[in-house]
Amino acid sequence: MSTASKALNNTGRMGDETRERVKRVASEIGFRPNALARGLLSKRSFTIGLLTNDTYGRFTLPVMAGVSEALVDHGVSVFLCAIEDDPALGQIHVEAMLDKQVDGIIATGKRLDRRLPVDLSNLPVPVVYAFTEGTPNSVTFRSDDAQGARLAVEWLLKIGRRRILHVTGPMEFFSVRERAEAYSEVAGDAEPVMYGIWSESWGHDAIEEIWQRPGEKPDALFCGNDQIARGAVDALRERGIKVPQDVSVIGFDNWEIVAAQTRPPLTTVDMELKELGRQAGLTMLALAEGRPVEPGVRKLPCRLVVRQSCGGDKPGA
Amino acid sequence: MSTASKALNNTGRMGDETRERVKRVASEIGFRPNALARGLLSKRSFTIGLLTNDTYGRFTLPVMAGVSEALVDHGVSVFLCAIEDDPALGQIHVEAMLDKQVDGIIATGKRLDRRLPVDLSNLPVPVVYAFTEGTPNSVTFRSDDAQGARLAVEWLLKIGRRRILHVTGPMEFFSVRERAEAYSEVAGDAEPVMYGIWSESWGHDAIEEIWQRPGEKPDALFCGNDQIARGAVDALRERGIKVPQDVSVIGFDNWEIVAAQTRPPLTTVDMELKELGRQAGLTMLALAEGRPVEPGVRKLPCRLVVRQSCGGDKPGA
DNA sequence: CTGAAAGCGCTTACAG
DNA sequence: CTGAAAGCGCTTACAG
Repeated sequence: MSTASKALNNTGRMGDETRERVKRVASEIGFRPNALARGLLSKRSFTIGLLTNDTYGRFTLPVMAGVSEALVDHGVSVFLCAIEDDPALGQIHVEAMLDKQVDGIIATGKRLDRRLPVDLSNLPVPVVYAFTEGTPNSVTFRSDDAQGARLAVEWLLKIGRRRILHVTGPMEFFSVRERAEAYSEVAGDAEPVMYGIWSESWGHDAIEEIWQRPGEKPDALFCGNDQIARGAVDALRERGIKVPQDVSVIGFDNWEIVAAQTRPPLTTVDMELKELGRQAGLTMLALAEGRPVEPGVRKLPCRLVVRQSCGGDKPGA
Repeated sequence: MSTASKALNNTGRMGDETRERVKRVASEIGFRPNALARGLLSKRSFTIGLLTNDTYGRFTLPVMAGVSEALVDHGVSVFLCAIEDDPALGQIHVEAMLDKQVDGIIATGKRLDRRLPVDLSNLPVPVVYAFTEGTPNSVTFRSDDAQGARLAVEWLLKIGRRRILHVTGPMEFFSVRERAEAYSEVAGDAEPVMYGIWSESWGHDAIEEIWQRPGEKPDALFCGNDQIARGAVDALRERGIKVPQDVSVIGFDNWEIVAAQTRPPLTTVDMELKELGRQAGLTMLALAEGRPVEPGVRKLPCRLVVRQSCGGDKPGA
């Protein structure tokens, strides 16, 4: 019994030949150790929980894919718990995960500046936050929205655009403010930022508004997300204004279903959520193994995805 | 020790007062039984696996939500494993789940007529299929696409449309053929079904084709999915044809991001994937508890979601 | 170098 | 009605 255990785990001392023989027989009979029993001893279940309030999955799926990809090689499986914005449901899921002795919990959401509706600050297991606001001394991963916005505006400047407008979502969103600031810095704040909602219709309305008011028209639009960008592109086309010849439009999110189906397909900023998930997963692993991890907020760079809505060339910088 | 166990599990015989006292103290010290230890004895881990090859999450997320909702009350947590179309990755995930002693596996995908790239037929745990093709004697849940198509066409007839065209996806899809057949039965097959691809651009092209060719124009379009419907609506608007006044358009899938953002918002058929997930979860539970479950394919009815792209009234039938 | 013993945190017969 | 004993499937000191 114990010899078998040591042979299979490559621990203890024994004859090479004995070890090999054990391994061979084990694989012949298809022996697979019971992870529950192992977990009982080792205090590690090789299981983590992913908690999210993003029902729609827009942000959670890429994060989940990254987490899973990072951990599958280490034999770690992940419980996905969608808790909506229901504190009671959140509590139930957290307790269920704790009962199952998860090695840690990754919290993720749909907004950088909102907490999940459940308190994760005094759990007996490590917690990592990804794309949701963490507690003061936690480890948090988020996208660098300012850098993403800079990427977009710099690209527009680089391809020769000079009158760049920023049409975006509600000012209450932290990421909206951050992107708007970066926009103003890079573009110069000739025109005030246009705040609205996260929908195609706002993109439409914004174009309406811009073309109705007097004054010079923009030659480029930096939109706060792909839906707004799509609405704007459609509205421009309906006015007979050519995208990208007359006006360049750039989005944010790289939400394939929106960005790729727009005519022309949107150049946009990708927040690299999968990479964010990968790093969160790796960090969780470190924590679970007791390795030290610096607390704090880590901003991950965004990436420009060039399609056809801006004109210009391949991405340069 | 054993008294405590029996008290908390409401098993064995003991004084009510003793039982209460144990429970009270347990909750005072915040005692929570270790699920790993319990699982070791009971042979149940209160854990199941959800296997999917639908990376995008279009179909998996609602199914997952339903599964989770059905099982959370029973203390069951779910491992989500996205395996793309990679057989090796699928194998790894299945083995990881088996090692962790899952009580069962639910397989889900993105097509009714495709298998996951991993063999689930000889597992030591029960398997339920949802929205993916199962093995011959398995339990499989799927949407009733014929009924969904009937719902759509009958609705168009009910609001007075007579020349209904069907623009849909690739004929290789089983669900495409099933919907097309139902369409032909209900609408009469005056016009041949137009097969294409699952994209907005095909919706565009179809309108182009229809309006270019001679002959009477349709007064209604039944589209194979919401993307095609959206493309068609956009193309009609660009031709100055009014939706729904001149032409009614109906989609399939009720993919919010597409259906709700179309102008006007799409009337469409919802496959009730969340309910499908719920039933798959409940069935899994029955199997895990050893209750008998009839093998076979269960078709779940679709539901018509009325928005504004058809005109007409509230849903009747 | 190998194997008997103890123990992880519970539950379930079985004596008392 | 209560508690000591055995055991779920492993791993880890510790004798031999």
